[in-house]
Amino acid sequence: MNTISTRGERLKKGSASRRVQNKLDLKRQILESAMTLFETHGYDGFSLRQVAEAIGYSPTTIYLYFKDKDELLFNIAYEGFRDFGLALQAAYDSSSDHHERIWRIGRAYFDFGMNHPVHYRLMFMQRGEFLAQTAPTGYTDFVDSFSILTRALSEGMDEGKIKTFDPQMTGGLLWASLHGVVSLVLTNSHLPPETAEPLFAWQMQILERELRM
Amino acid sequence: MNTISTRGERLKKGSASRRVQNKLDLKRQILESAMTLFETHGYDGFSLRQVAEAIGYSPTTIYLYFKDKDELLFNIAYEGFRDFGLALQAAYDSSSDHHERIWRIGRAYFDFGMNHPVHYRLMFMQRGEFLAQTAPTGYTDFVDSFSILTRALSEGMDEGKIKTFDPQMTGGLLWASLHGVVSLVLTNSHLPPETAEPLFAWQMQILERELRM
DNA sequence: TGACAAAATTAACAGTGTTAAGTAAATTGA
DNA sequence: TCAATTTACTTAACACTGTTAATTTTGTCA
Repeated sequence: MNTISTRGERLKKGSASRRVQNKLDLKRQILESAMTLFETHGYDGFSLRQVAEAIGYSPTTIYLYFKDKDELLFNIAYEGFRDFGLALQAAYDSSSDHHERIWRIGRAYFDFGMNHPVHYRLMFMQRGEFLAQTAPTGYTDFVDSFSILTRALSEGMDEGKIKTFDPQMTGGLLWASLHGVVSLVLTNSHLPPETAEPLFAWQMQILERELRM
Repeated sequence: MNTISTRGERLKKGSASRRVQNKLDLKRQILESAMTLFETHGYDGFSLRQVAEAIGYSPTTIYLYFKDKDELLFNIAYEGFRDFGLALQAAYDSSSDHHERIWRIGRAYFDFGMNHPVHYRLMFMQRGEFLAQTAPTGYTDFVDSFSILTRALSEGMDEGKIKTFDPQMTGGLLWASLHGVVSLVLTNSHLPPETAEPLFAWQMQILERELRM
């Protein structure tokens, strides 16, 4: 009976995990479909019923996987925060020179905004409060993008390569400067898109001068 | 009959203008009510039916005065653009020293954002494209706020008080820097509100250093 | 007063997020 | 293998939303 019970348990566990897997698959499918719909229709034109239509389920099915529309939106945003954090981390890792490092983080920030305007708008302009929200279930390895910035700064300060200021404050200054350029370009008023790059370069140059000892 | 026809015409004209006046009054009343509702409920929670309820008219009445919800929203935003433009113009007029002038424009920008966060969000974060739209009927004396900035800059450059750059570009830099600080503070993530003022001051100081000859 | 024009309303449509009740399918234990 | 039960999903409904067309009320003129 040892073998029987073992086989039974194995079956039990197997089907149970298959169940969970299916659930995760559909949850992922919803999220995936929601993201593409969100990217094409934008914040205002995004609806749950469209998502349901796209995946071939009834609208209420979504509620079995997400508490409400806002939680789904948050998960969409979170995918962005994840990629954003990874991009900034990669920039951090790509150099050991402190100034070059900060330059590359700035570049990664700018590029993310230019390449993912719809996501950027959601994350930092329309629903900026999402950034302060705790990670949804299933995401463990989130890198806080702001921390990458402040770490790069305080390390540079500790090693005497960067002028000493309050790292939080300095991080805020950098963040604000980059966000200003990106969001102004995305908002698209008065600023032709070809001025984005030189404006970014200028801003970075000014910041570098401010921070260099 | 001269007098009679004259009196008749006068009556006619009088009642006609009274009619127009009433129309304008109601339009203004709708806009006024819409603004307070918008300020309290925010962009997402703002609805035409609420406005109708507040002014004691049926929802469809609004459509006699505004083409659709978006036009009403634009008018709400436009009231903001007007006040914003006036504040910047006043800042411009308040000093003849070029650097002081730019400093005060920056201060006016910052203060507007801090004092009218809901309006600021609508104007520059949620519906930034409104800025490029032409003025609604009834508004003639609109001052383009961006022009005030570029004028202050190019005048300073012409008189040799400000380092010579492309005024449009320099205006963009200033605008972006200010917008970055204000919108980051409004978005409220990672940045405690009491850091707004020092962050603004730092940003302005950096810009001043960049522009001073 | 009666004809006409303007102003406002009612009714309706298509769409939204969301909840509660009901159905079908998969899984379990005997 | 078969009934019991949990899980997955759907249908129906509610309370909203913006918006249009048809209709009624109101005001103004001869």
